[in-house]
Amino acid sequence: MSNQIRVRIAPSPTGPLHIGTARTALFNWFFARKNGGSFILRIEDTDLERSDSKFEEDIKESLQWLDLEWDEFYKQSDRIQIYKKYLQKLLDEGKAFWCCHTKEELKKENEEQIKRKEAPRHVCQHKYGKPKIKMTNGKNGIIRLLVNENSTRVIHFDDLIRGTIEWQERLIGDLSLAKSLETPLYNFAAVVDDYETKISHVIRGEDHISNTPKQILIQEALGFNSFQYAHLPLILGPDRTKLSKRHGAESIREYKKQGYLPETMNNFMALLGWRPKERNKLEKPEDIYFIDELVNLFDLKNIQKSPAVFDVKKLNWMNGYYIHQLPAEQFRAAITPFIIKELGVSMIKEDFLDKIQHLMTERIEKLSDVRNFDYFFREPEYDRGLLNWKSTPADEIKRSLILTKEAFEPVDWEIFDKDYIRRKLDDLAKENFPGDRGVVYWPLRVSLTGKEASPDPIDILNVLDKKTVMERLDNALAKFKI
RNA sequence: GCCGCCAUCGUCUAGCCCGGUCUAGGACAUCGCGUUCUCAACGCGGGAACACCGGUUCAAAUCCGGUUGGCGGUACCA
Repeated sequence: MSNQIRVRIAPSPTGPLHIGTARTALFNWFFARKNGGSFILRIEDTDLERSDSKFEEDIKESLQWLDLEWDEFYKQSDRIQIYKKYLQKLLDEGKAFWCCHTKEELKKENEEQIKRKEAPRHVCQHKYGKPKIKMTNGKNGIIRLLVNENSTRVIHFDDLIRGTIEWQERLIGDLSLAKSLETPLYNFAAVVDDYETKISHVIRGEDHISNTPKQILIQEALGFNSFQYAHLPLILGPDRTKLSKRHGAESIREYKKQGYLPETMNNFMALLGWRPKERNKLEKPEDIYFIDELVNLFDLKNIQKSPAVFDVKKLNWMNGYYIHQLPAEQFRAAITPFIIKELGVSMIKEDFLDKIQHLMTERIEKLSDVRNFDYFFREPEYDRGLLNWKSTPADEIKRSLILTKEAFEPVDWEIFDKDYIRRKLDDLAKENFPGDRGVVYWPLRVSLTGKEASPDPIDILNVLDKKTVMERLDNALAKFKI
């Protein structure tokens, strides 16, 4: 089964799952699912200092939240013996060697090269013979790959997105492989794992292009066949630099926390640097693609080469769309934690949620925006002045409120008829405040919501009970007493 | 500095491979109009881009070269 498609996502657990890593995961997942291959999760925790298992958990949870299930799981810290074996082999064959230059020496070499306008690289003298300094199992040095600094070879590889990429071998220098036999470094561990786990395609961020020639050299030294490469364009912030914390949210968990839906994230991330050849089904807005469509339409060939700026406005629009489309059951499940958190309300009746669902979803972009709908759950607080409608005098506003209240007195809320109520209110306005229904509707809306912006007051009357409505009108009236 | 990658509306992009069908299409955003008690939703409409300079050609957004610009890498991080 050597033709089997096998791809991987290899995050290091040094922080929560980054949006860029998630997008790389998504594309790998698309590629695997589309081609009947396997999607592998590999935790790259060779840097013990910076790695933390709590981030490993976050990565897994975030991936699961996005519904990107992996087929196999590996963790580099479990595989030290495997790397050690290959490291020893390279050492025995004389393809790798111990370098015991100090960091200061390396830094000095580097600075001098820059001064001479040369490419910075470490050309280690220790490869020409045993280092003079005695070492006890690498404590004083690191293992490097022997690379010909005078080579005229041009290393090239075919990138599935960018075509042929070329690199001068002599510019690479004796690259580092491991700090010791038990502590491999990134490039080495990645090559060994990709080979051992039979990865067919390495699909990763553009920031890895410069690692590729190094990894090719390591593969050759080890006698491995190379892989297919595809380097994805980076995601940039609004200032066109690599997306990071100072641009706001950068991890999947933060987007989840703010009330973005996983389907929004997947749809949006998919369109960052890629676009399906075919349009979606006509019933949906342009750019809305369901996950299955994305998988079917996915093709490495039409991935963009240039980086993409992350546009939160479009993300918000898309999330609003998905929230609006949520079936009642899913909406209840999604919104409830946000109501509890944002409004401190814990007793939420399901049928009540169903009634206000579309009232809210039409004006929500993120689930956390429910904080603007407190009036559905409790008495609103507002200033008297908000009841004013244009230049209508205060006593007219008061009269409008009284008339409205009187109009509601005989109404049986059990058989609430929106058309009937609207007619009643319209008539009331026509009789008492001809030419401007706002004198009736505005104060009523404010009494009910305490907000300048809200859904149609009739719709709100429809979901509140009569007692609550009357109380809120009384509260509004009370503001005129002083 | 060095190496590499890239370059269409403010943003994501279609078109580029196989030059004419492109007075460059769509989406988000923006502006205006309609609806309207407010907001939203919805409907209609407007403005908005081929980085620059050369070359090839009857013809270039599309092909070639250069310039400029952006981004990434340049670790005993991944």
